[in-house]
Amino acid sequence: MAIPYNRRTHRCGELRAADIGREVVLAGWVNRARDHGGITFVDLRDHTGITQLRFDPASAAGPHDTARTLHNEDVIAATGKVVGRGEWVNPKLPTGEIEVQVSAVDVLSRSDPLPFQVNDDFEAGEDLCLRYRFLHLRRPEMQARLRLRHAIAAAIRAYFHEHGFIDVETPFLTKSTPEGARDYLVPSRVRPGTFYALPQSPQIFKQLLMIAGYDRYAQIVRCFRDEDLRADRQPEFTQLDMEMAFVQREDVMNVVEGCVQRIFKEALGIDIPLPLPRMTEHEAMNRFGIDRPDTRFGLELQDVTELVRGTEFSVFREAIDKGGVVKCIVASGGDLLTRKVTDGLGDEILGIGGAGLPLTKVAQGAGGLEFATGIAKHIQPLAAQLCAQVGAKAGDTIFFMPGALADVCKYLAHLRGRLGSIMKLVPEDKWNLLWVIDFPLLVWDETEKRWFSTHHPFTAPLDEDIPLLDTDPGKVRDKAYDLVLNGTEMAGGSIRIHQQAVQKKIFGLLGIGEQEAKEKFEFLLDALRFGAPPHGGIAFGLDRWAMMLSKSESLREVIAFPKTQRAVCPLTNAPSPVSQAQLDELFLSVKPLPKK
RNA sequence: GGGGCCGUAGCUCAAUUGGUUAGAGUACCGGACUGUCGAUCCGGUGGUUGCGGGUUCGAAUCCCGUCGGCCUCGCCA
Repeated sequence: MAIPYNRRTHRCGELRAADIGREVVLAGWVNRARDHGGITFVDLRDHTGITQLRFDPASAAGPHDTARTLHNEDVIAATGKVVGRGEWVNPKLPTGEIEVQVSAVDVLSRSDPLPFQVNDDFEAGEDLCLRYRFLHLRRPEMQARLRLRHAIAAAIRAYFHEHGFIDVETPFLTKSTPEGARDYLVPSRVRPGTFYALPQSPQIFKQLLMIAGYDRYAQIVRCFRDEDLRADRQPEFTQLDMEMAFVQREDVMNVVEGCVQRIFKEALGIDIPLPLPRMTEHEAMNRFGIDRPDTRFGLELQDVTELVRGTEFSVFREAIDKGGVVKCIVASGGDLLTRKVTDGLGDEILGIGGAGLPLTKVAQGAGGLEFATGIAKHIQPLAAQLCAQVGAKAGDTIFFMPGALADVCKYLAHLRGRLGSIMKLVPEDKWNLLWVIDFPLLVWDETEKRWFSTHHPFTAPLDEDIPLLDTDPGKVRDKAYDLVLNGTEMAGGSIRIHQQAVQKKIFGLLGIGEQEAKEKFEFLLDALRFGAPPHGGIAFGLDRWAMMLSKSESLREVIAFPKTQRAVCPLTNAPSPVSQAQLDELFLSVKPLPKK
């Protein structure tokens, strides 16, 4: 008599003491079997948990014989009665008060010996985990991550549906865009020699939808970028892409905040108070040296340029003479900031392009606070005044950074992050969300001697700054907004330009001539000519949300079938060569690899 | 493209820093055991130390190259 595995009465994590006496049907994977010669126990696992099955030779000889043959990851169905465990309760399991006294068992599928164990904590090599991803995904941690990811996606879909947004699908086979990341290309068979590009984002399509009168659009959509991978970067990734018409910046931010609140509530059960804090890009750079500050801890940057302006110390002197600044971070690191540690930090600064990390320690001298080590001898006369200004006490370490403002910010932002973790100042249970707004619309590139968009060329300037486009373009702020969570950029968007005149002016500043603009963005420019409503939107990195909310180290942990650093899928072995026939059909030939 | 770390049994790791026959846990195979829950106990199979070259009396260990994985800089509007 076959066990009706399609009529499971419970999942493996569900049974409790209240169920004692019930006849149940369970099915799942053998997590572990313990054969005592007589009585045999089998831990049966599914995604909800584990239930102990009890096979007693006295009451059910046949099932007991079967149980003795079971191995890890065999798939079985069993039926029996839920019984109490008496004195043998296992407090480690939610189902530990009961077990199932098995009366019949079917082996639905046997497992070969495993390349790695599903039921233990040893993390197999990552390539092996990806090669046998279906096994790795059986593990409870992976189950939890993918289910959390689903909860986030489900919250997003429900929220936008309830707020009147519609999901419109945009093409994957689309046009290569000249700027931005490298495109993934797909050859056309019917127009040999031409190529589609997979979209880096549906940016232009969603703007066209606004112009087409679909005033609230939201889509969870795959995007593709052929660039080198990182722990937080995959060649294909998923965005929540959203756009609204007839809105100002506040409207978009309000809708997004509501969505964020919903995500935290439904995925983690956490209440996020609204509205979220806002900070201008200027303030963020000033205080944290970065436009996506982690506000969970202090160690803010302090400007001491004026105070050290008169110093003879050549390292500071030269920076200031070149129009740069001197900023510092005061760290009450105590014994954590040993010579070895600070030397290491200095090496890191060198590694990211800095010239070094001048520092000193504050000590209590006879006549007040004085500088002890490092660059002490160069700036000793400033000790009292400097310590007073930056709030340094005896025992503190002051890290200085002289140079051009942008460089100083870069190095001190890096340092701040490292100090935060070395000094264990980062509270792991906090979720610090904030908006960063008022970015510069344009940044000057000294190497290419031209302006670049901070975000993209369709980002609208602040209305009050539009006159500055003619006089001082670098001062123009934009209507962009980035959502930052614990120092990570989680979403970014803007109000878009909906007026031809402004768009033309921006293209002019970017050095994009009329001819070039027409070639690259003709369809968007066309659309702007035929009645474009004011509009704006945002894109969330869904993978990154899942990674952050599950506190994962890597994007690969929240993607079911991710790729390795060389963009290979070890499971399917993609990418792989194709047949000559396939190439012929596309009129493609493959060049031989260059010899070394 | 640059820099760094890593690669030893199916898996996770060790090997006294160049020295005898490369070990342990786990998995797997055989045996014992009626209350385990990382079961226990006894026995066993399992190794091209990623691959190729070099140095050496002797290489898992040192050197060069190469392949793969991870981290990172560049790159990612």
